[in-house]
Amino acid sequence: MSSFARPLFAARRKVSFDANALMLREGEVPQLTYTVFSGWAHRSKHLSDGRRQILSFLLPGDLVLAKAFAVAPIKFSVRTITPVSACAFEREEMFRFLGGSLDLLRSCGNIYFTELDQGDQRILDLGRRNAMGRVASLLLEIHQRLVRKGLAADGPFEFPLRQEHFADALGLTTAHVNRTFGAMKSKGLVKYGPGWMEICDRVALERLLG
Amino acid sequence: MSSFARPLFAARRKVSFDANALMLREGEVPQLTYTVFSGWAHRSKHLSDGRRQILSFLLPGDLVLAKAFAVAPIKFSVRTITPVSACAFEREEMFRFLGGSLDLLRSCGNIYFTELDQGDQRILDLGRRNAMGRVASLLLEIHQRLVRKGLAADGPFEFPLRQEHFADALGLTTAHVNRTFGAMKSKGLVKYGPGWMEICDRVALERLLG
DNA sequence: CGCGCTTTTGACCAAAATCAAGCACTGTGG
DNA sequence: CCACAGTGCTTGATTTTGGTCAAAAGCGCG
Repeated sequence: MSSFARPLFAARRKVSFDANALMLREGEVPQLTYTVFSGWAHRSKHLSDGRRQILSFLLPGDLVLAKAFAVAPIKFSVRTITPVSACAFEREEMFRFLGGSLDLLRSCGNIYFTELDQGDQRILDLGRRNAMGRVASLLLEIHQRLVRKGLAADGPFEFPLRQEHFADALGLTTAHVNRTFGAMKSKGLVKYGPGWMEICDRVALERLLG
Repeated sequence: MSSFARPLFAARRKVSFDANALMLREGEVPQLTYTVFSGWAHRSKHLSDGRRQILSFLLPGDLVLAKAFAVAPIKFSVRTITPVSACAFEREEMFRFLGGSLDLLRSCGNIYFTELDQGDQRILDLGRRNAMGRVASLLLEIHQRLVRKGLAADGPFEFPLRQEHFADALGLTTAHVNRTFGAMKSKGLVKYGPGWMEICDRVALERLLG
């Protein structure tokens, strides 16, 4: 992924967003797409009654691009969680790059598969796991992604997601997410506080996933 | 999509599968991928206790390819529902084709977005809709896809999915899917029988989606 | 200190799961 | 032709999980 993104970063525009800012709006055709340099964001859909479903989280270094690299209007929004600094790309230019290199194409294919797998995982979680399994699954996924980026290891790590984000991503209410986290904390599976999280018993968490 | 697939069909191998046959197995690296000519199939994940989650349905004319065009082991299975005849592609050859044409690349990008949207829709359904909303959403999605392929119009259409498929795709039990379909039938929203389905009140179904 | 945001807790309720049985259709063999 | 086995559909009684609504407690910050 980085071999794919790095050469393109150089000459592109850098953009900053506040926390809780809208990066891409549902129904628009994005002319620019972004790569997140630093900060967290999420991709979500909305129901007419105001409820929302978070589809995926974007961590520092992730490509918004692949999600929003569309010719047609996109069917989701992207909103920052923390302040975000990002790198803007122009779509058509991107296409030319891709066509020009088989390696680049292959990297792009890999990104595509990672995203597909993440979506599939969430569908499995939502369809066939109870609250604790869902929370464990999402927590482990995010932790693993952070580890791969060097943003977490064993021990506590920076974690700006609120329980409300878990609720909106996992199809639960904040009340129930709270009860679930409470149970996990009291069993010694995790520790957390405002802005941080620690996975204390990875094995037990994985056992929750069957 | 057809402009993308048609030129490749010509010289490729045609393969047949029985109903309920495994086309691709979770954990394998597919050397060949397929396009469904005729018949229905689904893509699914499994839990260790034997429960399954259907991730998506493949209708006649759909590309399994895009889902399974992977270098790494795939994390899902593909299984036929009805007998399927399909067209086999070799992966590396496919890559060369893609790199050779910007239009092809663009088509491939479109397929990617369609799939992403379908997955997102399912996540929204599972996370934020009740049983009736989920059933309505899946039913409308499949009907619309069939219409686009010329396999359905207004009135009854061929529909080989069993209620068990709905249950496994929507995170419900067959008992509850049955109650839900029963309620929809008695309200005059749909009619159905073995092997067919009819959408009687599309507007009311859409209203269920908020 | 007091305000806003998040987390925590509690009492009560509803949707869907579970478990279990019975029904209807289809194909098959006697 | 009919018994019957298999498959999928339908239904009921009961339990579970998570939702709803509401209030309180904790914390960072101007």
